[in-house]
Parts: sequence; structure tokens; C-alpha cells
Amino acid sequence: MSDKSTPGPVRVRYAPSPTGDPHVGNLRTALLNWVFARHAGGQFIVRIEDTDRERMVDGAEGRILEALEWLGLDWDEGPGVGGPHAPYVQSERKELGKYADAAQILIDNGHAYECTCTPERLEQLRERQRAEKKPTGYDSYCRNKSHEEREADKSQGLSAVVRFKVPLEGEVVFNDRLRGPVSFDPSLLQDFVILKSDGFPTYHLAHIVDDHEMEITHVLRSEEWISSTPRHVMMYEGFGWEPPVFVHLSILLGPDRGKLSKRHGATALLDYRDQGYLADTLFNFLALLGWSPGDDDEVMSRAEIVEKFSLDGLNAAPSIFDLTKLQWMNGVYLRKLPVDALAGMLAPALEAPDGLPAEISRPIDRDYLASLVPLVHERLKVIDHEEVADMLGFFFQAEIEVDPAELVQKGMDEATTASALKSAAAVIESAEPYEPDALEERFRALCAELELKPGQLFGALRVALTARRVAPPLFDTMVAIGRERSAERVRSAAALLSAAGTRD
RNA sequence: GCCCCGUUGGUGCAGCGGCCCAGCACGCCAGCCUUUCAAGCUGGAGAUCACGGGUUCGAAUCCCGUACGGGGUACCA
Repeated sequence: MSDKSTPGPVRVRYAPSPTGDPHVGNLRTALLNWVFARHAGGQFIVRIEDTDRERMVDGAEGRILEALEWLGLDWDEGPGVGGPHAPYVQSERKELGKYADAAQILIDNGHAYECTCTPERLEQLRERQRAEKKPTGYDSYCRNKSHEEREADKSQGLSAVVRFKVPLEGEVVFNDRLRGPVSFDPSLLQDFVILKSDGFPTYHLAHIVDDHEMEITHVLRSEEWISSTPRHVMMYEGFGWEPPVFVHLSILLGPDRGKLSKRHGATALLDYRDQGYLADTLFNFLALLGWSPGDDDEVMSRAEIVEKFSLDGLNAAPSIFDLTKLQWMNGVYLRKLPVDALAGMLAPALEAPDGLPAEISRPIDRDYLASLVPLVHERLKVIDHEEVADMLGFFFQAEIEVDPAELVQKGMDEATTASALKSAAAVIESAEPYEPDALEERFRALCAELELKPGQLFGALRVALTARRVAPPLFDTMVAIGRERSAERVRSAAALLSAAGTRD
């Protein structure tokens, strides 16, 4: 609880914009907020920041909430659950006049003004500044207009925005909980827009008004907001409000140290779900990007992460999203999964169009599948449709296609292999009981009898039964395939070799 | 251009002035186990702690500069 640097309960928020598919980096921010809230026994609030009407994407809000739910990040206030500060969608709050009222307060107390400069004028201004190699930015043209001038502009039909009046001198300092004091020279900042001409607030105004009203105590957000924070601090001062504690989290980078983007693979969180990663994996993995518990534990449950979380464990350096490690971790979680749960995940993957071959009828036999799970359990990293179908296909197929060349093991030829397989088929047909241990005993005896190494006989059998060199343990496989089908496969493999032999 | 943030093996992290000629994990290599693969176990390679100056009896750890990376510089968030 030492993280509570303000009195009262911790209240944090995740405030996404519905402008696209929720990005892993974005959800990582949400996750850290959630973990912090849960650790401190505070509240986690979700607020939709849909103030940019141009960039809105249909369905994005739904997918954001879906991603949060998938990760297990439940919110105490926000869309769907309501709360004392409802609504939690900024476009709805705008209808209530929250932002226009706030902007008016700033105008009234001299911290903001209306500006009627046209986009054309601003563009020309920027062009000129670029040509003169000067920093681009608004020149405060409307800042000192009189009331009369403004009214005249507006009566001419010029639409107005509201700009914040940035102090001409002094220094803006804020204390970042992670990075320490950060100071800015406000004269480098321009009078920025807080209320757009369409009546919507910009992010700067909207989030401050809402954070204040919703009594947010800590703002954990991505590093790219550092440069905007001085504006926010000035606005808090303009309103006479107490700012929250700022924590600027490191950003996520791709393996080439560039910003994590599509060319590095999936960037949308839900893509990982669809590719066969577990929510527990992503939760654990994301938590460790830019945070560490201070000890050497890496595989941790949600509860452990919540318990161990501390803002002091955050790292300001950017984190690289390492897919290889994610895969390893998913394997760890997959191995922890109970058999029936894993079977439940495997079934849809196998039944998918890119799963088992089309000729295999669906739905597949769940009980049979469940019996196969122990054979592949510790061999899985990701529930990838094709990979899983490849790994388990021969159990479901009526017939398999064996490559004769694969059957012949080191130190053997076609003839010896064919006769060994025939002997093996006889063992399969007669072995009692038809169980893995008993079968192994019988086949080891057969090895001795035929003067073959176990690797030779077993290798040939593996290919005969599965058409693969790499497969689950042999005798378990034999039992799972069944006595009759196994014998049949081994006999036809032998026949394959004899046929080839006579042809040569 | 200007402003801001960052920089520990290939990767993720630990380290918060002496316990560190740097620890853990992933990956890689080898061995063991073994019917293949995987898992597991054991061992190994891999870092002049970006570079250069300071401060200090002592620095990966504090300060300054440089380089590199990233972010910002919008009526986007």
C-alpha cells in the first residue's frame, strides 16, 4: 500500500479511443492500471474517449471491451456497469454540456479564449514557419482580441474553437512517479485547442474534466503522453484542481527496436487469442513488460501479480515484445491446463476449416479427443489449427499416406523392415492385454528375437502407424489408434515395402 | 529543427554507492533421461553494464557531455 501517494482510495482508469483494434501495448497499459487498482484495493474505471469523430471505427469499442474481458480485467465503473459518474462515454458526456461548461470556466477566468482562425490560415502559417525553418505552431493571433472583435468575427459566420492561454513565461514542472521531476518551458508550447469547432473537446480538455470529476488519483498512461503533460498541468492550475499522480509507462517496441507494428506480427490483442494463446499467458507476459516483481519469479498467476505489484517495480526503459518468449510461456500455461479444458480448446481448432482434412466428419468424438490429450499435452506451445491438426490428424484419419523411404531405419533395408513389420503386426493382433506397458514388453522381446535395436523397430512402427517421424509415445499411440487399425496400418506398410522391393 | 524520455549478454528483466570482475528467465550449445519429439534435469558459451568525462576511499548505480533509439511538436488520441 506504499503506492498510495495520495490519501483516499486509489482510482485509476483505462481510457481508450475506439479508433481501431485494441493493440497489445494499449491493453498492457490497461492491465497495469487494473493490477495497480486491485493491489491497492481501489477502483478500475473504463471510459471511452470518442471525441475524434473522424477516426471512429465501427465495432472498435466492442472489441476493446471484449479484449478487456478476455484478459480478465473487470471494471468497477464504465460501459455496461455504470457507476456514480455515468455516463462513461465522452460523446454522451459532451451532450450533457460537461466540456463546453468547463471551457467556459477557463474563458471566464482568463485561461482560455475563442479563436476564429480558419484552417486555411493555420496551414499558411505552418507553411511559412516551415519555409523560415522556425518551429511550427499557432501564433496566438486571436489571443488578445477584444470582446467586440470576437463578436464581429462570429457574426461573420466564422466558427470558433477555444484555445488554452499558455503562460508566456515561467516553468512547468511535474513529478513523474516513475521518472522523477520533468520540467518544460511553456514558451515552447502554443496556445492549444481544447474545444473543437464541432463542439467536441480535444483529449486535453476531456480527460482532465473527466479525471477530475471521476476522482482519478493516478494516471498510468503510455510514455508518448509525457510531452503533453505540461499542458495538462497548466490546465489543472487554470481550473484550480489538484492534478493526479502521473506515471508514464514505457512503450512497447518490436524486435528491431522500432515501434511495435504490423510488420512485427500480430499487434491486436485478440489476434493472439485467435492464434491459440491463452489469456493467462498474455496476462502474465504483458505484466512483465516494463514491470518486475523484484525477485526472479516470472510465471505468476493473476493473484500473485496483483499481490506483488508496486509502482516501484516499473521500468522506464522501453520493452521489446518477444514472441519467442511468449510462445514458451504459453507452453508453460498449456501444460498447467487440465485435460478436459485442453480438449475443449483443441476440438474447435481441429474442426476448423484449416484444421483436420475436410473428409473427416465433424463434430469429432470428444471422448476420443480427451483420450488423446495426454499424448500431446506437453508438446504444445500454441493451439494453432494447422499445427494441431498435423499433430493429431493420423488418429482421426481412416487411412494414412506413408512414405516407404521413411519406414526403413538406419542399418536396415526394405526386406528386413518388411519382415519386421509383419512380425510386429502379428504381435499387435495377439498381444494381451492391449495396453501400453504390455505392448512395450512384447515389442522389446521382439527386438531381441529379430536382433534389432529398439530404435530401429520402434522407428519403423512409428512411421507405419502415424506417417510421421515425430509423434507421441509409440505404445500409447498404438492403443489410441486401436488394435485393428494399428495392425492394418502396419501390415499395409509392410506390403508397401514388399511391393517396392519386387518392383526394383 | 526544437522539446522530452530512454540506453545492463541476441531477448525480457534484476540491480537503487561497497554483498556484482553483474543475478534470473527466454533463446542457443552440450550431456543426462529416452522408442522419435517434447517435457524435465545438469552443465556451457554469451555483457569492457552505449561512449567520454567527472563526483567518491569506492559507480552498472550519482552528475555533465556525446552517440544512438524512441516519443512529442495537430480543431489525433
